[in-house]
Amino acid sequence: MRIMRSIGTEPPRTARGVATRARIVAAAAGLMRSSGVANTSLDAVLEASEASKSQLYHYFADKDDLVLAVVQRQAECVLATHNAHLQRVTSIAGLRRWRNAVVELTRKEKCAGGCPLGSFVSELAESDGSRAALARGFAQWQADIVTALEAICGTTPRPRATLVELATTLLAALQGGLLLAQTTRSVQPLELALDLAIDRIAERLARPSRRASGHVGARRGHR
Amino acid sequence: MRIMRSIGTEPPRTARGVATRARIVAAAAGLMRSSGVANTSLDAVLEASEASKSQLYHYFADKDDLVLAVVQRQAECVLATHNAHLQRVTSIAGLRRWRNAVVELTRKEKCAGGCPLGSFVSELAESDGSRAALARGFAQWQADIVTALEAICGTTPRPRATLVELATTLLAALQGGLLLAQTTRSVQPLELALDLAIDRIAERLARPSRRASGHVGARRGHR
DNA sequence: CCGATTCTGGACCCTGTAGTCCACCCGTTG
DNA sequence: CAACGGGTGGACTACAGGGTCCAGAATCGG
Repeated sequence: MRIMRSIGTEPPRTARGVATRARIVAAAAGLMRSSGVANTSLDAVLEASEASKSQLYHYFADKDDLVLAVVQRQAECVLATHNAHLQRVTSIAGLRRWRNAVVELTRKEKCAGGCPLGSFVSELAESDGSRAALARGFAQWQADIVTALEAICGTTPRPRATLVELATTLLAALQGGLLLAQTTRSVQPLELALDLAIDRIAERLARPSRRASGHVGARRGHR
Repeated sequence: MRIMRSIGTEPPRTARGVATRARIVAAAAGLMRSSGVANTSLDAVLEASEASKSQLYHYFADKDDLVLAVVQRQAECVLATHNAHLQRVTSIAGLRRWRNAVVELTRKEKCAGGCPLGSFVSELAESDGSRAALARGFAQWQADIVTALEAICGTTPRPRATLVELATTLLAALQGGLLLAQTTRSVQPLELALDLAIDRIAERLARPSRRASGHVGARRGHR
């Protein structure tokens, strides 16, 4: 169902229009993050953003369309926040400072909410449009981490593939750590997971580049 | 709202009753896992389980109560599945076989659905009852991993705290890996994350027990 | 075999929600 | 200062979904 979307989402043509659209997306983002997408009614969004139905449907084709905008906004927010730290990272110590900032932020939020992007995954991963948006967000995030790792390498660059892998594991550790932190209401899993990933990064970037740390085979071997 | 729950959930008193209750929970679990809790209507559950409204409300106080039962069931299923592998693990190589099995299973599911337990977290973590159930599930899972690690240690036991930490990181890696696998529709993040955690376990359990692998301080130091 | 009890079928109600529609406001432009 | 078009307010509709109820079937205990 819902075959022809495409048109219907006119972008605002006025400063005021831009403002309302932004207000709506911001309010929706907040509510959806804390209550889940399906549990957030459009009426609630409208009340929180002090807008009206017609305004919402003036800028968005339907709820799915709004959700897409929310995901994109969340991605931008997360990337902006983390980049503020990551861009200044030039050493392992800097990476650990970033770790501490993440942990501290999570603790401040009392481990509620989880990752602003990650918490959307389970609810949206089966609908193609928003899943792609989430994937783009994570890809960009990963790219930002790679940049930080390159800065850490400094004068002795490493194969890009290695850095990409390390960035992936760091991102996975962050997501898994946040997920467990959210359910156990403790930052400890997050701390452990991030430390593990960062320790590995430190090992790999310290000594001359080698693929694996040397153990039994059967890696990457399946089927 | 909804202050007095407690009573209202009579357990079945007949073989037939047990069967229907189980059918309902199983159907609900399947639907909720693939479509999300909020997106699963009771009508859909009833159709899938070939039961009727009155049956559902005969065994469950309300939807929340059903969700709780689903979470518990999922926890049992996951633990049973993984324990079938984990209980036979007595070496790092065994742990890697488990890893391969997990990856293969994920690939077979085309990376959809995510973790049977983890995918409920974002939607339920803010409602106290089900969050506790999820936390119990993860705690048990962690305990099972610790048991496997103890088996790996064999004759030279390690401090339990270390094993618990390692189990936590392994679980975090699994969850984060599955989450990224689900969004990117690729098992690679899962492989990398699990390998990282297992490599670390191999390191720690191979050589005489040391706390950290020796790098700059500022670990576990906050506030 | 009979009464009591558990279980089942499905019609019904009511609230909440996505989405529509139209009349009106207001800034801009000529 | 008109008139045009983007922007706004909110009433209204249609319907899906949670939850209730009761009559009747299956089953159990004696």
